[in-house]
Amino acid sequence: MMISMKTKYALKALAVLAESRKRGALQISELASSENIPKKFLEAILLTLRNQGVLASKKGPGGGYTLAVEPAALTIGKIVRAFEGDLAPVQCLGDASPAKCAECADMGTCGVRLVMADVKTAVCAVLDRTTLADMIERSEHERQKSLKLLDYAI
Amino acid sequence: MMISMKTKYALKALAVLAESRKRGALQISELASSENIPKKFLEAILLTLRNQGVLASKKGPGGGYTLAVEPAALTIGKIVRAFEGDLAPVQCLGDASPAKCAECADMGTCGVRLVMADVKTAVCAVLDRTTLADMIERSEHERQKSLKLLDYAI
DNA sequence: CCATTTGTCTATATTTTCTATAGACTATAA
DNA sequence: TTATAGTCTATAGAAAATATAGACAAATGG
Repeated sequence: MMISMKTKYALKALAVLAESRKRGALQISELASSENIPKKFLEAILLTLRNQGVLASKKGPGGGYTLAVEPAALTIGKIVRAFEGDLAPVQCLGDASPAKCAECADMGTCGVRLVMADVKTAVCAVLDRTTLADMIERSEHERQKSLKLLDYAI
Repeated sequence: MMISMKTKYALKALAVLAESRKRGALQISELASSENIPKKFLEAILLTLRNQGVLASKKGPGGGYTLAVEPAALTIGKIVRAFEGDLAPVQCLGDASPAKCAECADMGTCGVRLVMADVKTAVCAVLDRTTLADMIERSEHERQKSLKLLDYAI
């Protein structure tokens, strides 16, 4: 039930892009080194996000990537789905056809499917109500908290 | 974000064991053929469940597996964790040490971690409030519904 | 005790997925 | 026209999931 490195790297890169979007485009290599992501790997990740309409890119000197949507309008669900597919815990809850588990005799009455449908609903609820802006805000909030703690210590 | 075949097979086998527990032990081969599970693979799965205290086994003629706990006292969460580990979407939310993602600079303020903590909470909530008995009941409920539909059709 | 049945355990094969890299190609700016 | 930076296809390498083989141990009934 883990998310892949691709998803994790994507979220981290998008957070950086969101925070620096006033300052114009960021290049793959800048993002890669600032977040410790293998450059060639990140390349493929950013390309996926671009093809999903999440990022815009510009080639040549001074080029790079910029967010194509407002951080407050971009859900974490959209990003995660770009790499993990529909968030189905079992095949028979997916959008793809045939959306059926090969080994299952009767999808309609399968108990596993019924329970996992609840899991999928719960996961989607969290990811679809949380935006990139929310994620960044929460991260910033934690940073402030730890700074305050440091103040008190001194 | 899919569950493994092991988990799926385990849930199916446990449902059969729960429903036939008045009639005594079931053998691996019976379970394997009734649920279309490779016998040797199921063997390993049942062994895991036995070591978790979920199943009891008996060797020799007339032997086999029986549930060691009441279906209403056995949560789906316990079963899923036996095969998927703690349900952490990212390493840094796991119980294992070091519970830290190798590539992450600051776990305390990581936005990905904060969001995924919500996901983990949501998944655990569903799986820990649902028991094997619930799962079977819901499955039975669906069966009744489809029987009624058949009645109306005739 | 013997023979048969059934679970236990260790090792390994097979397949698939994830992670990462290589290198040729295209567009842009100065 | 040269250097820069993204695009695209292919593939290598590592890890995990799925599945199987075979020797072993315990129980049962005669």
